[in-house]
Amino acid sequence: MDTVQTRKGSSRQRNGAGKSTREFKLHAFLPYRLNRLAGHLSKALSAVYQERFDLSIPQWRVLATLQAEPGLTARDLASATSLDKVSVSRALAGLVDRELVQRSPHRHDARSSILRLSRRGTALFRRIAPLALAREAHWLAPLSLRERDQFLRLLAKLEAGLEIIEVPPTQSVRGAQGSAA
Amino acid sequence: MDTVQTRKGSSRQRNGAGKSTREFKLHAFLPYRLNRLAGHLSKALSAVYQERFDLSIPQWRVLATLQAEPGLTARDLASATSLDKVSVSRALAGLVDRELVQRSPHRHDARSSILRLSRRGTALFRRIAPLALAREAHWLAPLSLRERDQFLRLLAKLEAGLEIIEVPPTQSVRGAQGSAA
DNA sequence: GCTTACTAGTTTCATTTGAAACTATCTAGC
DNA sequence: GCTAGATAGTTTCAAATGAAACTAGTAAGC
Repeated sequence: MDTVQTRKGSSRQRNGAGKSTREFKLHAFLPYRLNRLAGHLSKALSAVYQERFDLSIPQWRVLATLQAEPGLTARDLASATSLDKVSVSRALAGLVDRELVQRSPHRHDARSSILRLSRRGTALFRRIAPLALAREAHWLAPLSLRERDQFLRLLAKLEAGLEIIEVPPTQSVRGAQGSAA
Repeated sequence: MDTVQTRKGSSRQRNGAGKSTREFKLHAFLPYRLNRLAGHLSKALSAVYQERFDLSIPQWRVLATLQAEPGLTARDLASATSLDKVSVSRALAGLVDRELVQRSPHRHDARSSILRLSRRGTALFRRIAPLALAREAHWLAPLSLRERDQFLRLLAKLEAGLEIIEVPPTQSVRGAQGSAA
């Protein structure tokens, strides 16, 4: 665990018991870098969603998920979108209000609803998706095709390590991960 | 493997001018993935900072930055930490209050202060940094050393493309980027 | 030296967020 | 079928956030 140390510089400080804090640089610290990068991307994207389509990011995630997998419940959506159930509830409230999403009763459970995009919701999604993909392509542009593959592969490895696991939750996947709570 | 589909209909949609929206999958969408990954990391880290040291993430960033570059002003800190000036102001308020950071008057500008870690601040930082680095190492563990280098290199390329640019702002770098405002 | 425009940092306010409480329903044990 | 505990989804509340207003000081033109 401590073996890793990408230490390059020779200057280091002693630290308690012989464990040397390599010169700590925030700008080289992975969580910081990822956070900043992710922040930039979502800020840019959410500007598009918001200004042009009046959707929040949670709403966008719900829309995209329902588009790919119609008939989910709110609970399914929470796990599929990595949002907590409160955010899903709120996102849905807005979407249903604008008639982009339809609720229909769940056959076996009166607490839940089955959710689908309405025709309008689908149409809206079809307008947004190409823009989102274009942005993504734009951000990936600095990388060659090979590099892109590499990057995405490595990203997947990191995700796997965190047990985020790329599981497009296929309906039945139940108590897999304790959601955001 | 095959596209997970509850309902099998037309498997592909045309879209406007022959550009076919590839089946959009949120879980394959870069901004989503990065966001989720970054979210996990900062959540885990901030738990450590918060519970064990009573520091927010902005405070941690400020601490780390001042440790590496004593004598910055609040403005410098904002650009070095990718925080907006409000966050920096608040973070500093807390740190100064707890006497982890010292303010001293700026020689040429009475509006600013020169900021440094106090002895206590430095001591605190030295306790946290190894934990933060250990966590980072832990997260990177799924990658081989080579893969790590690759990943970080590719990350840097993406950052460069966004004009985030890895500039550990060396004191003098002034109007480089217009801060968050 | 005054007036005008600008910048550093703080405060205010409205929005976003998520944890905890709550309501309604479901399931299991009896 | 009735109770006890779990779960789906909503509401409530308090904390975090950031934009805009504000305060205090600087810089430049005259």
